[in-house]
Amino acid sequence: MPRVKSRSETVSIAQLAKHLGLSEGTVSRALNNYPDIAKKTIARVRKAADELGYRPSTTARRLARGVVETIGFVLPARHGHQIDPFLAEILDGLATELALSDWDLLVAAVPDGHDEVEVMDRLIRSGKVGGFVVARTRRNDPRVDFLRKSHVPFVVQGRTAKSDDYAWLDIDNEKAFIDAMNHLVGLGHRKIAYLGGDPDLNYAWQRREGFLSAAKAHGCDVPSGYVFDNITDEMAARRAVTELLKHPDRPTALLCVTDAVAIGAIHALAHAGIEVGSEISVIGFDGLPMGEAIHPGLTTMSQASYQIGREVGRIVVAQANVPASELSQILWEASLTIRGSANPPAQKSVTNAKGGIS
Amino acid sequence: MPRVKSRSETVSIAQLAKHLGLSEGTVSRALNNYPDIAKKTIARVRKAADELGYRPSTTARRLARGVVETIGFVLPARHGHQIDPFLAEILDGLATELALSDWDLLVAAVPDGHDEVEVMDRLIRSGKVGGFVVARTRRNDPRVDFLRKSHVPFVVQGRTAKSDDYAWLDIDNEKAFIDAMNHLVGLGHRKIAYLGGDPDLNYAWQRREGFLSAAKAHGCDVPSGYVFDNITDEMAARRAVTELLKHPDRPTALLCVTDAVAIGAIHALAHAGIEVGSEISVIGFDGLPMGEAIHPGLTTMSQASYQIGREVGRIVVAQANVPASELSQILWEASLTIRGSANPPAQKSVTNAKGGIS
DNA sequence: ACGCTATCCGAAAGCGGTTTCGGTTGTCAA
DNA sequence: TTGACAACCGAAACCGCTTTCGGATAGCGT
Repeated sequence: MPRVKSRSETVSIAQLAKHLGLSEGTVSRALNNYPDIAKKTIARVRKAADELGYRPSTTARRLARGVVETIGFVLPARHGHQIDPFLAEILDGLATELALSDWDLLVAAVPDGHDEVEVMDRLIRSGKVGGFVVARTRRNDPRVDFLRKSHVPFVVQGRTAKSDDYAWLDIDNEKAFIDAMNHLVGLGHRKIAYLGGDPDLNYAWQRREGFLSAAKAHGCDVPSGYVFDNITDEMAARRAVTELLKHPDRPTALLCVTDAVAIGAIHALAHAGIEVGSEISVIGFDGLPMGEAIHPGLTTMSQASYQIGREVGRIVVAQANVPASELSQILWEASLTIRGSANPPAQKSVTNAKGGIS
Repeated sequence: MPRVKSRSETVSIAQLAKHLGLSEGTVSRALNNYPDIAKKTIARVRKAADELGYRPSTTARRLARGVVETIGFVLPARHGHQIDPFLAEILDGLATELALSDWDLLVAAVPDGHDEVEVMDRLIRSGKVGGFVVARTRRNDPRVDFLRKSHVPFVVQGRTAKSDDYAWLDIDNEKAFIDAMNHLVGLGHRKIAYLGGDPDLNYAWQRREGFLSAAKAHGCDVPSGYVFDNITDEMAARRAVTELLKHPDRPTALLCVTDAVAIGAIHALAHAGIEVGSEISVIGFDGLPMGEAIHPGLTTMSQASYQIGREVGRIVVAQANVPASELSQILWEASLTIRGSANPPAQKSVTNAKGGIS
């Protein structure tokens, strides 16, 4: 265990103090704006400090103060093989916001054979982080349960089934899918199928709820074979579309749990020679830039991932600064972005031509 | 500045030592496998340590040892609005690899009005990181210049124009594009256009070099209007395609600097009613999962971003552990993934039917 | 029984800051 | 003048762990 320190390179408070002819304590208090230091001393210290390029060692400061201005973010174990673009944006926003408050962002992965809670526990016990942000919540999420018991501040992007006693920021997924349904029904659709995700993930659950309750409210029939779960990749989306096309009562619209699923569905439809946006309408959720690029453009419910990241960062820092503060529980709305993939259904005649008698 | 410490929660080495009836020093040495501690003492200490759930405070340990096992990664200032999926994968791999060596990953953003070097400088001076990974290198990159002067270990994903004196891992972009050209020429193409990126970014430069040198080697004509630069988003790709379609000598193939550009081009072509893969072939670079989903599938040069992240992580840690070690300079090859978007050009007759006299 | 190595462990000095607690000054009213 | 009270600053303890150094103990040969 060699000492690798390059202590020469960096200015310590001791050097600064000697340089100024002051004691270390005074210099420290000056830099931290203690009221009992003369204004001009403060100024003098400040000046010397940035002339010498002094930056207090965060390590030492942490040890002395006992606070760690770092929030942890554990990357979800990669079930698939690619990181979700939504997460990447959140991270970006989070890092940006934290930078403004001089907090750091520690990103951790979960090595094989370990689990997320274990990783989080180590991060806390070893004092590497002083707070957490968790995303991609399951309806019933061990990470949240763990953090509830631990005493570090944390904010959840999303919610769990029981979410009254911690801070979170979520998109109103249920309302978003009701809105999407309203839009489809407003366009004249009645036969709407749903391509859902893993219902353990709370957002997928909520979205399905939104779909189902809206269908009920509008009196839309949801025949068996109209609702799919666990559509998590392109291939699954294709299979689902294939089945739907064989359905005796073929839907005129598809509501999809994410843009990725919607895009998969669109490709599958195109592949089957179905014209998207006229023969069948498709709506997604996320607002990925990708949706703008494909043809037809994807009508979707957009959420501002980057902003979500920023807001979550703001909240977690606020909570760390005022530990006993009220818990923020914030619900944001997704907004409908209309592009070419959802339009009124084909005229009755066409519909009749298929199943029709009259 | 209140003390927010939850010092009660966490076991310190003092408590552990008292519990064992040993001195702190002995406990420390036992846990760090010093040879001068009796084997059974070590065992006893170990046992007690994880019974009590003791985790040494990284802060204190860092202060004492003078080393910071954290590597920094500065997110490129977001010129666009979305984070590059390639970066996200690298981060994932990096985090995974670092976790194996018990290193941490600190992700920092660049606040408005600051620049990347400034952020890196602060991270180093304040002792928050002990090494860096930089990605998305420009041909002539101030970050690399800065790190060269600073004395922290760092590894560059990519290279700069002058790259002999630091550690890097790069894809052989030039060779990749030569390979892609060989593939196209092998299929029978002679009229190949190039949709390039920002030539300040070294990979874009290298890829264009590869294209140009291969074109020359094969004796392919590259008429003016065949080479585009600064295609950085879908819109630009569309505009370029539009121009190419009006070109008096319309190309039979498009080589694109990235998959994103290729996908943009494909959509533009589809939109113009051109059948991709028969009328015009398209090749991309990256191997994004997206390329598999579109129709036709995108023929592309794949790079294993996640693996790149891991390897870069391995290198930077190795370098931090053995500061004077040889610099790793590693070149990986991209591999050709053949899908539907590149095929032999339309038969001569068709070609002739257009511009032909005979 | 004695001295002499090995073996093992305790004491103590850091690491670079922060923060409490007093002790000096200078000022001003009595 | 003198005393009291601010206003400022220095001394020193501490945060939790590491590491050097030397002392105590035990085992061994003689």
